[in-house]
Amino acid sequence: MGDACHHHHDSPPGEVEVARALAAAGTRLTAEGERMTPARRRVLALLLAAGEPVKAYDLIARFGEDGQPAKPPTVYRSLEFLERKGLAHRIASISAYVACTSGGRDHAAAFLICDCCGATQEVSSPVAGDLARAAEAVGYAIDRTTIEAHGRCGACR
Amino acid sequence: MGDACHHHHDSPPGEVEVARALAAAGTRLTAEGERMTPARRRVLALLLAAGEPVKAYDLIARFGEDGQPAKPPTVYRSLEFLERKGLAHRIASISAYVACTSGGRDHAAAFLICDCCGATQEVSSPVAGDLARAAEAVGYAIDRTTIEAHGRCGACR
DNA sequence: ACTGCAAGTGTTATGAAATAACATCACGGT
DNA sequence: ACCGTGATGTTATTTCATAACACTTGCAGT
Repeated sequence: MGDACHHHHDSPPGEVEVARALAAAGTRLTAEGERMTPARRRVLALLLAAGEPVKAYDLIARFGEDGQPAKPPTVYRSLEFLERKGLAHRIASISAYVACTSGGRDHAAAFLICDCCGATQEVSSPVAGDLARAAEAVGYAIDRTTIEAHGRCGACR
Repeated sequence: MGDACHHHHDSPPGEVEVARALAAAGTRLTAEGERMTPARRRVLALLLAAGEPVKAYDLIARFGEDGQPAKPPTVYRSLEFLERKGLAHRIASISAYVACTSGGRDHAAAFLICDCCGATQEVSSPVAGDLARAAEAVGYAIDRTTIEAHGRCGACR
């Protein structure tokens, strides 16, 4: 998030959408034999409500409904779980985390990140397949790919 | 670098190659009106000699020829410069830095990273163009893209 | 129901990565 | 020689992430 900017940007999802997404996630996890525990639900709720990438220590600070922060491992463990389950992504280039917006499981995601306002957009990876094929040619077997494109969003341009 | 592995892996470049690459970098920088200072040269030399991604604090520890470590800002500033000039890359997903092996300036790089032995291979990005075009369609103007594919290299498979 | 394991949490502490802020130095242009 | 810019030196701090260990909880097997 370079210089400040003062454009109009999308508003985050409302409580209803968050609740819906949360319920859907819970259902799916249960179906997979995983547990949607309070800590995990809370972290996912914060990510969903933010609608943009959030720093881990912001999640930690906002964790308690009453303003009590969580201990770091609580949040990091939940993040790791959510990421493993495809419900959230880590954006390494800015050390932040975001709820997955491409409902699909197991997708290779790519992110467009605005360096001006910090907004990000998740796009279904246009290229992970090509890359995996190119890698194969050099002897690599690819598990997972992170694609992070930095630039400026429509509003900030 | 997950579990240890005991395969054969490529050896790092020898002193001659390092010296050559260093000289070439110096020449190019001078031509561009930039200065190849001792700190920058030293950091680049360490990256070249390693031939694989190196953590910033390893560079800091190895900085002095005599074993004296550098102060963090010394190394971070050099890294930032080298990256800006296309001589090195930061690999965000593992918080490490590597010398650029695709001599070309200003290229969009992609990395294949072995989670077993830590080796990486830089490949000319097969896809940055596609991605930039896809981004354009959503209103984003892309400056710079990081693509990091994790998996296992030929030797570790 | 008892038992025993695996997964999840709580807690304390520490490690690792990166930057802020400010003083000082080196170099090129005029 | 003077001055401005870019590079360094130095101290301290902030930010990000994990190690280690004790304790709990849900549940499968008997």
